[in-house]
Amino acid sequence: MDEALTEHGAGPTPEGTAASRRRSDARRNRARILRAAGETFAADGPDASLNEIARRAGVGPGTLYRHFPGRTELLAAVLTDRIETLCRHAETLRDEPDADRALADWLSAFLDHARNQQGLGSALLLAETGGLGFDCHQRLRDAAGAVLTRAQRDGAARPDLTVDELLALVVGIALVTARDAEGGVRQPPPARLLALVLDAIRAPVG
Amino acid sequence: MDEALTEHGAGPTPEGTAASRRRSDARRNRARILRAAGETFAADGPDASLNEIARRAGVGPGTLYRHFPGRTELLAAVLTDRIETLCRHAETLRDEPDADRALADWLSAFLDHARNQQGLGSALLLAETGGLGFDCHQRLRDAAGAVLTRAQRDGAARPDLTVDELLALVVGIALVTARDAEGGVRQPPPARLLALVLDAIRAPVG
DNA sequence: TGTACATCAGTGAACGCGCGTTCACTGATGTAC
DNA sequence: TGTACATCAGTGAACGCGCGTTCACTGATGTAC
Repeated sequence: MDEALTEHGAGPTPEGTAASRRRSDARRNRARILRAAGETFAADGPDASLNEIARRAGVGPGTLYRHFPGRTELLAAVLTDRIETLCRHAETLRDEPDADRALADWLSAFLDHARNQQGLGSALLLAETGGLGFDCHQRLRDAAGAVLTRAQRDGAARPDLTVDELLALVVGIALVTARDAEGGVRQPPPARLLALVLDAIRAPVG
Repeated sequence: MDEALTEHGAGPTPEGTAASRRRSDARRNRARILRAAGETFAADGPDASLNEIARRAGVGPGTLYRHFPGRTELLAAVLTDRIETLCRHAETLRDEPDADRALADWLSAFLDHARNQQGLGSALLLAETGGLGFDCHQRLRDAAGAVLTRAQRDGAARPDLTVDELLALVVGIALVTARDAEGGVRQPPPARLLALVLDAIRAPVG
């Protein structure tokens, strides 16, 4: 995982193409910015200061803008990596014989992911990326759809549940449990809330 | 309802005391500011510009600060009113013979409330108000607790569910469905998500 | 392998902006007579 | 009821701040020879 955070660009791309045609310092800085952005978005939310991200990455603000035209593109770049991981996870789970277990497993991973991205869930995960040539939301939706459909076929999830409803419920948990010690009230453990939602998912249609 | 938005202050207080000792223009402006704050927070979230609120209220920024020392106090004042309404609603529901219906009814009202306040749920509803002499969160918790406890006594809600879990689930729905047309993806209808969560609440403990 | 140079990337001061907040001043209000 | 005045409230220009963003300049890199 974390391929997009390495210096080699988009993973499967063989050396000698687009990614490696870039100068080495450019690759290094791009990686640094992505790492800093991941940390800063996680800590401060999707409205985190871009200057602060540049500072953390140890580069000038101009360098950040050279790599990413704006906040949306930076967010998308950070998320792409995590979303790919989730998609691969979903594929792996096709080998899990227990459909209910597979569903619970994937949702738990998704929840962790959404929590670490904080508002990113609503800011981008669930929003169009606007012609970036890569629709994060759709990829995630497909992955979740595969897991859910199988669970429904095996009777492990109520048939009237849609992917969007499923994702919305879990993102809701992520949002409400994000920033735990923000100076506010301690929220219940995310795993417990997910367990409750899972009971709803398994419930027979009334 | 909306007592705090009128010019008479804290409702039950008889005329001739604290509230009415204030000058009439002060009472009028306080009411205007609260109204504008309610609208602006609902539209822009809890980080809305205080200057913008003053502008909408048709007063100078200084006037806003004369009435409310800071954002927290303004948020608290806006919420106090809505929370009182919810508490009264909870009391009314003691006359509802069907405990399950009462629970669903109150949660639905709470969801509407939390959705209209957007991030307020996490920003303040669920956070300490920090020595304002009025703990919004605790009042809400008590109201929800009354409704839930009765539902549990009547077998309409699983006994292992805590108030905090219940509120967290519903606030999660509020957060994920807030700002529907933010340029993002259309979320499932809040009522449907609440219905799903209600199924979880009714589910027997596994 | 060594060097010269074109180009690509990084730098960071600077700009304009809107924010939160203050404060010297003006004006409205309500009271005392 | 009418008026004079003390006080309470409102005003809005102004300040400092950090933000997003730009751009003229400097420097690092990789290539051609």
